[in-house]
Amino acid sequence: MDTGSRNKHGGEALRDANGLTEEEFLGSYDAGDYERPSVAADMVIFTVAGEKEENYRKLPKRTLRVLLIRRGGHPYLGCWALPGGFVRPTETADQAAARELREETGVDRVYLEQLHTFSDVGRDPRTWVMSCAYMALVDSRGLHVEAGDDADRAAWFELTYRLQSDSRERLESGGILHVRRFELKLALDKAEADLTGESAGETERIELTAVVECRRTRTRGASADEYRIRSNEGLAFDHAKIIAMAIERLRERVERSDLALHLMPERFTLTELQQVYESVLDRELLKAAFRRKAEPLVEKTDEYTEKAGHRPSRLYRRGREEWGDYE
Amino acid sequence: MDTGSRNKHGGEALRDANGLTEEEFLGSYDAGDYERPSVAADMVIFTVAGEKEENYRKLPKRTLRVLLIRRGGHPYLGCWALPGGFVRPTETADQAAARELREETGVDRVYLEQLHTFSDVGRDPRTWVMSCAYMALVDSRGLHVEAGDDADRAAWFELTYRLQSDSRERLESGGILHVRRFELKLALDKAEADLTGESAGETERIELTAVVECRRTRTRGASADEYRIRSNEGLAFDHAKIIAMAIERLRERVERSDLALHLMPERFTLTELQQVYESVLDRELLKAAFRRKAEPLVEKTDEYTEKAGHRPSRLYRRGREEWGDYE
DNA sequence: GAAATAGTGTCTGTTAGACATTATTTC
DNA sequence: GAAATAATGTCTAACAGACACTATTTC
Repeated sequence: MDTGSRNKHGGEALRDANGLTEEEFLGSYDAGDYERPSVAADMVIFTVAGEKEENYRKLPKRTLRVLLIRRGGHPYLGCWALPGGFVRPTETADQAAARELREETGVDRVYLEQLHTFSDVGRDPRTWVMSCAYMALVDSRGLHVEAGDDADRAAWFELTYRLQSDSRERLESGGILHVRRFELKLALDKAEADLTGESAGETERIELTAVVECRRTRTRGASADEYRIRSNEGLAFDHAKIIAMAIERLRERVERSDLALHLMPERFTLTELQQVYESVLDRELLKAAFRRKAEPLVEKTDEYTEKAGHRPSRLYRRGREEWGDYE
Repeated sequence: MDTGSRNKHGGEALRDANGLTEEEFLGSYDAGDYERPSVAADMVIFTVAGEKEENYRKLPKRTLRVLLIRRGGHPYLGCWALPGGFVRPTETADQAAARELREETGVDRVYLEQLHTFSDVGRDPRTWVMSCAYMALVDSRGLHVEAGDDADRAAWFELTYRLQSDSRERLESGGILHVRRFELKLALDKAEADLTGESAGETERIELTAVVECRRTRTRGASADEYRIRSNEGLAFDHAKIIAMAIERLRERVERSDLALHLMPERFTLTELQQVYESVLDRELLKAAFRRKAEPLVEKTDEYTEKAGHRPSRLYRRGREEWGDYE
């Protein structure tokens, strides 16, 4: 928006080494023959959804999900990819991301955060394309998926992301190389295909698996993290890497702030909120401790769940006066 | 590097809606006529340096500094800008950043982290340019500055970044708008101009001031942060915003990890380390608590400072077996 | 009354903040 | 011995982990 007022050092127009004023310079400026990349805004859209109620009176399980789109064209034809599209000259990357999100899911009012820009050489076999990746959180009822032009099908995949191995190695140079390998699994049950619009007969369950390696080098002065895809089945481009970084960011945010509230509907119980935390962090939390921590982030209502087969639970809403005091 | 193996679903070549295999498709692919942005890698290079010893036996003060380059051409002729350059098609943005850093400071082994990609429309008056911004930490002796082609002078500016106002407002829609305004000050004492190579007679002290506003909107479902430059004297482009985000990131990292060690030389005392923390965080810390927290991050040596006018101080080094256990 | 979840109480060990005290060196 | 910094000790309040216990509804 506001790119700041430029400082002209008073009224006199400054002249550069060629004797040009800024106006003259800009008038004669030639955008040049440097090669330029395309920049796409790709979105990792998270939600947490409950499976259909199981036995009798138990609570439904909740799982973290990500929206993927099956590619209908080359390259990676038939693979699954993150929704996204190219940034246009008249918009910011943020705006492009918001636009894509609206087009893809119809959802508008969500949490949106820029993640990282991916620029590996050759990451798109067509041409030079960078991806400015975003993470979005939508609440469990924003599931109306509308496939766009580049895709013939969109679906919410259940996600698990789990540490597979962890090793440290002393380098000759004196530093330490810390390698962690994560398994990323994305699963789609066709039973729930009603979410996607069509529901024709296809494979019962689609499972995509990738292994992403995070290599952290720390030597005397230098320090760098590098992500590598070690194996990848069914995910397009470097999207396994993008999804991996997105989950890591999400987990960080959920642990340190009240961000998880963006995954909740209008009214929810503390147990539901705890389930969301657990599904994002992929570990169990102690009830008492969780409630102590969560209570200051939410606002009590006087409503309760009903007819649940057990004691009713108080409903809460996001909010609190102090909303915004996270971090 | 490794963009992942593509899944071809067995030996048969898949054909798209036009009947093309992937190979045929890529052969005929036309990079297209979409307009593309240039992408620059811009660097916020931090260091902490001590001023010359003052009175008699006191310790020198340490201040956080940033490397800026005075622009020798339009636009923003005469203003100060972050070092940076365009990303080339044969390299990643990370590599471009490392290359620029090497060219600009000669330093190679440093901490480098991608910050954010800035893409405001019109942020560069010449043409469509996005900036993929990086933060780098160099230790206090990596001060050999070598100005590049686009610049006639580089210098380390002392930096302060301080909250100026903080207000919350209830929106009609029910959400909350939280506006924090920060004052960014960058100061260069010409007395220390020996750092910059030349040392001709110019103004004694250069001071750049900008005010950056962080607007955090949180409504029912949506949530977004937006940075705006409210005023700006002497900084080129939207670099005030980039620097502001860099300091905020740096402070976060310093508080939550051992990142500050990258700002330290080979050997240092705990008091020096504390000064670095204090200059980055812009607040004083209690000695006892600081030492408790810092000790597990560093490694004792048997060396001590000498002839300091007071009790000698033990020297430490970065390291520890567990290096890498931050976060 | 059985099953299931809701919600609270309490013990313990760790940690951060605050402040006080002792120890060493140089000039 | 004065000035300055180095280094450690201790009290307290807050908090997270762990576990146990009570409460309430539906079938």
